[in-house]
Amino acid sequence: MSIEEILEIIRRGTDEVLVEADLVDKLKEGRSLRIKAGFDPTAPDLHLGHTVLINKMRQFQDLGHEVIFLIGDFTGMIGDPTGKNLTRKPLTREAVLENAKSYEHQVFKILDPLKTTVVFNSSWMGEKSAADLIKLAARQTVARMLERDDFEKRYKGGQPIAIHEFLYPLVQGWDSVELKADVELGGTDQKFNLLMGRELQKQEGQTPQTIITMPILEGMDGVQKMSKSLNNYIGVDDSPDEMFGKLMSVSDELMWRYFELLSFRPMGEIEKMRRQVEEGGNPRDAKVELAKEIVARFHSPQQADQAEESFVNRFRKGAIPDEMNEVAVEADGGVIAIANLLKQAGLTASTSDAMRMIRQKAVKIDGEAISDTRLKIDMGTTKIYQVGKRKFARVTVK
RNA sequence: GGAGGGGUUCCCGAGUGGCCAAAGGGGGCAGACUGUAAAUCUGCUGGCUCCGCCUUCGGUGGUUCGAAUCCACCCCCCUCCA
Repeated sequence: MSIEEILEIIRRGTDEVLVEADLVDKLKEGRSLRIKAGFDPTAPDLHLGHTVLINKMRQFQDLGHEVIFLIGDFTGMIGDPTGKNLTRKPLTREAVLENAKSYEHQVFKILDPLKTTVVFNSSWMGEKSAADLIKLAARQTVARMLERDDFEKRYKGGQPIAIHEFLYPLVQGWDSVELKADVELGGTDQKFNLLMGRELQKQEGQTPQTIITMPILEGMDGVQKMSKSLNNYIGVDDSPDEMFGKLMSVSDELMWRYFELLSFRPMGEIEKMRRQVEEGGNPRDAKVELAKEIVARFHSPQQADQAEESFVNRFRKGAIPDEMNEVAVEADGGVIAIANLLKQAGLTASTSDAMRMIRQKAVKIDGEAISDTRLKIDMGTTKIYQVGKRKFARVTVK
């Protein structure tokens, strides 16, 4: 493969590659490069947004390089400086190891375990004394720190910034020194931290790492970043049906972005599909291809096919799915109020919510819409309850 | 340490004694229309044993028939000064 071909793979989907010329030099050396990427030590619940970065790591592995999966258990005490969690409680050793295991379980659906080295930054940061930390802190000025986008924004916007938050970029940068990283990958929001690594490496006489930033993937709404708290995420542990359905519900525009960042298809193939759609093809068909590829990656090709089939049945034909949660609820005195049943079955957030749903004609029992908010369900019955388009449960009243 | 400003329901942001579960917007959810797309229209958006009741407006304690609104103390944030 020529350098240019390699670069094309590396560039795909990236936001920035700094400095590309340096990267070319490193590639020309012909050795296996050390590719660093850091992750929080908190319990991972990875979604497709995270996999944008992991996919890039995978591409490096495929190109023969060594991926260093850094778990930031030391930086975790600081908390990612977003202003939300000013200080995090340090996790216990056991919790960190457990989370690391959980990471491996999820991440190795994409990465090659044989080409991945897992490290913890507490293993070198934990050795440092207070004096060492002060020396590290002396390497940057407050003015420089305030250049960081979110610090600046908070500072100007009158939001609090705790002093220890300044340590986060410094420690992350120092990790690159310890690891002698050739390349560090991160989200665009990490740019400042990644650059800090370059500076510290330079100060230590190392060749500064090349930094590659990956865009933050938009969530299903297509606007805000994908995140669990915004509830616009597609989790890597989502069931095949759920994952398939969520992918089908993204907008046509967003679909192409997902193709670029989440699919492993060559860009040429994706461009071809895009042209077909522009010439009148149904975007839905392209979306199906995307959904199948992703479900196959995190589950299996068979499950992807099944998910497609049940999707078609459910939504194109309006059928009730074959598989759904089985729930049992307790009747009180022979009957149970419908609102209570829906809440207990997890179909609505509260009985008030259940009432609202019924009033809005969003509740169906065995396919029949109901309107009576005071409906009582008899003990000993088993029916299929549906709230909205996608929430189903088979509920038995005991 | 001093002076000033501010903490309201998921978010922003009105409200300065009863008409306040709290305007408006955003977001979200649901219905119609669809390709579970976009756009659009409509409704809902604290909880409950739901035509009624209960709990919310940084915290605690007061005043009052009645407080998110008044008073006292406390906590937290911001700005300026030192």
